[in-house]
Amino acid sequence: MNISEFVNKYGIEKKYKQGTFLFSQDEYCDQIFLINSGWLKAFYLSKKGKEFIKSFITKNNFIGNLIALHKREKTTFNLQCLTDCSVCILPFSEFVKEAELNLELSTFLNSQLINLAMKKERREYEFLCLSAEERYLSLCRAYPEIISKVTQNDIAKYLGITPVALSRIRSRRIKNNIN
Amino acid sequence: MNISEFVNKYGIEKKYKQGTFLFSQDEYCDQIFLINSGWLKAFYLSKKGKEFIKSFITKNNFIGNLIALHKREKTTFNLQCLTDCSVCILPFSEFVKEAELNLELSTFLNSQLINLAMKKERREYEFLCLSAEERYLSLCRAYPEIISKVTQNDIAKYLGITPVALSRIRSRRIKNNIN
DNA sequence: TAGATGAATTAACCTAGGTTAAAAAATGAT
DNA sequence: ATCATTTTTTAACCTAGGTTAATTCATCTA
Repeated sequence: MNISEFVNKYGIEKKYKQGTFLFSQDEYCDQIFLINSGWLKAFYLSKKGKEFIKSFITKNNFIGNLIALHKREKTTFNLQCLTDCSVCILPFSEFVKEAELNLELSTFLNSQLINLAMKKERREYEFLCLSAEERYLSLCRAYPEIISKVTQNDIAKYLGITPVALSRIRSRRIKNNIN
Repeated sequence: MNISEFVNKYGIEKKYKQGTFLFSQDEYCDQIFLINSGWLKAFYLSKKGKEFIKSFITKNNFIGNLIALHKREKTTFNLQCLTDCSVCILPFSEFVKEAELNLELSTFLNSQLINLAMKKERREYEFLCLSAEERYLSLCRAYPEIISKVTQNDIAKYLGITPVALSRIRSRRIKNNIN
């Protein structure tokens, strides 16, 4: 069995309206979502209600909460539609079961996990080594679609700063003609 | 073939003195290192010579540069012994080749990658949502051995702050009796 | 034990970014 | 086009952490 056969066998297509939560913090969720169209955000919510955006997700990407999936714990973040979305829902436990019996599926899982780990290492690098302004520039260069699709509010929450701080960074750059 | 058979077949034991680099930024390195004993640090070096510590590595952990391994590019960070170390060196390309033929090895690789991804997500969470002081406390709780083994200098560089700032955080806490 | 080297602390000063609130601009719905 | 709502900008003030340099403390070696 390969991944498209798995998707055909187990996948359930579903459409969600903008604003809908695919899952919320502290729920159990054994599902992986393969995005067909639309944009979503994954975000942590602090006890004081402050939002911190972990990632933006779009077409052809998988998303699920690793800890919830792997350790059968509650999810640590929220997944919400920024636009209307079309999604394919897959059962993770079935996937793991199949992957443990099937080399092709297992190899596919490996490639996805390597990509995930590399993405997260890149983000670690940016938080560790770059200033907020440098992180903003890096995002502009690497993912210009995100900058155009997503509100500045949400971009700030992704960069780890306030919307006010991002606005200041932008106006500083415009003033100095370095865009 | 399982992982210990692979290690027996391909692994090369090697000892390194404190201070030795297992690899340096901008070299090619196709090897994974399985640490038998000792402590190491993985760190980025900026153009201005500033050091940013990505992680501390110890006994029974694997370490290698994912991008260098997976995309055959130059390494993005340095790996240096903090103490004398005993290490088992493994060839990554052989490992991937075997894992693509062997379900047990592939499943093992999956489990390692899931752990790596979860670790990196946790670090992303801490940079995104926590203050420097909270990150320090979290490290004290989660890895007290690191706090005792590693200089404050290096702990600061791991937390993403200067040694001066870490010293201030500590003295603030001692003054307020909140240790 | 003395001297030397490296690690940690402290102080003074500076800057990026946080907070709050108000104003301006953009977007949407009627 | 108009009003309401949301997003972005601006301003004033505050705090955490950066920078530099001097001082104290610890560790190591001869």
